[in-house]
Amino acid sequence: MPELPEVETMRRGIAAAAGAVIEKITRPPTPLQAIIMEPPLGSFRRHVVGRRIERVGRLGKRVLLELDSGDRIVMEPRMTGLVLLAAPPDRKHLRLIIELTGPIEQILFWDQRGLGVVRLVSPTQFDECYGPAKIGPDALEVSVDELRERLRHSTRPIKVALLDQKALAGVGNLYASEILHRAGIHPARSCRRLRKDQWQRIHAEMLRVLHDAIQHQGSTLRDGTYRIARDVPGDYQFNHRVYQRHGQVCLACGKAQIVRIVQAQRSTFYCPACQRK
DNA sequence: CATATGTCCTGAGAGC
DNA sequence: TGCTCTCAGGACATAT
Repeated sequence: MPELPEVETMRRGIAAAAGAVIEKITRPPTPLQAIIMEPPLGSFRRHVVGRRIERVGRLGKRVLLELDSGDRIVMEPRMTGLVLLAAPPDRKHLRLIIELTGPIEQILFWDQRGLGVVRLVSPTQFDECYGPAKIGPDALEVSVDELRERLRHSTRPIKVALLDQKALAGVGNLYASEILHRAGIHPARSCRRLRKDQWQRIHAEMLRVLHDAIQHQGSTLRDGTYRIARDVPGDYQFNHRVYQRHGQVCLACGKAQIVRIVQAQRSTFYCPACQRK
C-alpha cells in the first residue's frame, strides 16, 4: 500500500522523464479489470500525445506528470499500484504503458488489484479535484503549528485523523502506527485531548519516520507487491517497530507485547506500555 | 458540519 | 486436492 515514502520513491524513479515527449499510450490486453482512466483512453491519447513532460511531481500519495499544455496526468497507485520505468513484477498486471522520446523510453503503470486510477486533468479540474480544499498540506512540508491547528478540534482518534488526506497528505495506515509509537502517543487518543508537546512529538516523529523510509525506498509488506523494479523491494519494513508485529515483544521497552486493534475498519498496532491512553 | 460506513479489486491463506 | 470464504486497505460516494 503505497504511502508517501513509496510514492516519493516512484516519483524519483521516473524523475528522468522530465523533458521527454509522449509518443504513444497503450493498455495491454488483460483478462483483468482495467484500471480507471479518465477521460477514456481514446480521448486521453488525443490530449497527451505530442506533449512534453515538464516536471515529475508528487501530491500526497499520487505521482504527477505536468505537461507543457498545462494539463497534468495524475497517477494514483492506491493499494497495489506501481509507477515504474521498466521491469514490472509481471506482465499480467501491467495496466498502462506511456511511451516517450527523450531521456527515457517509457513509464509503466502496474497494478495487481486494479484499484489504481490514472486521470488527465486541466488546471481548472486540478484545482477542483486536488486543490487545497481537497488535499491537505504535504506531510513533509507542514509545520507543527499548522498540523495542530488542522486537527486539534477534531473528536476523532489521532490515528484516524492522521489518515485523513484532507487534513494531511501522504500518511497512510502503516506509517500512522509507526509515527504514533515513536511519539509515545496512544492511537485511540482524541485529537482534542492532545497537549502541545504531544503535537510536537507527533510532528517530529512523522518527519523522521517518513524521511527514513524514503532513504530505505519504502516498505515492502508480506504481500510483496511494492517494489522499485522486478526484484528490488524497499527495505524500511526491517525498521518497523509495530506494524504487523502484534504478539511480538516491543522493540522499544522490551517488555510489553504489540497489540492489534481495529479503528475505522483498519488495523492499528501499538505498544500498550509505551503508548498509554 | 463532522464523522461513519459501504464499495471497488485480486490473491493469499484458512477451513472443511 | 480443491472448493468456498474472509481478509487486506486508499479514496471516494453515500448515510447518519
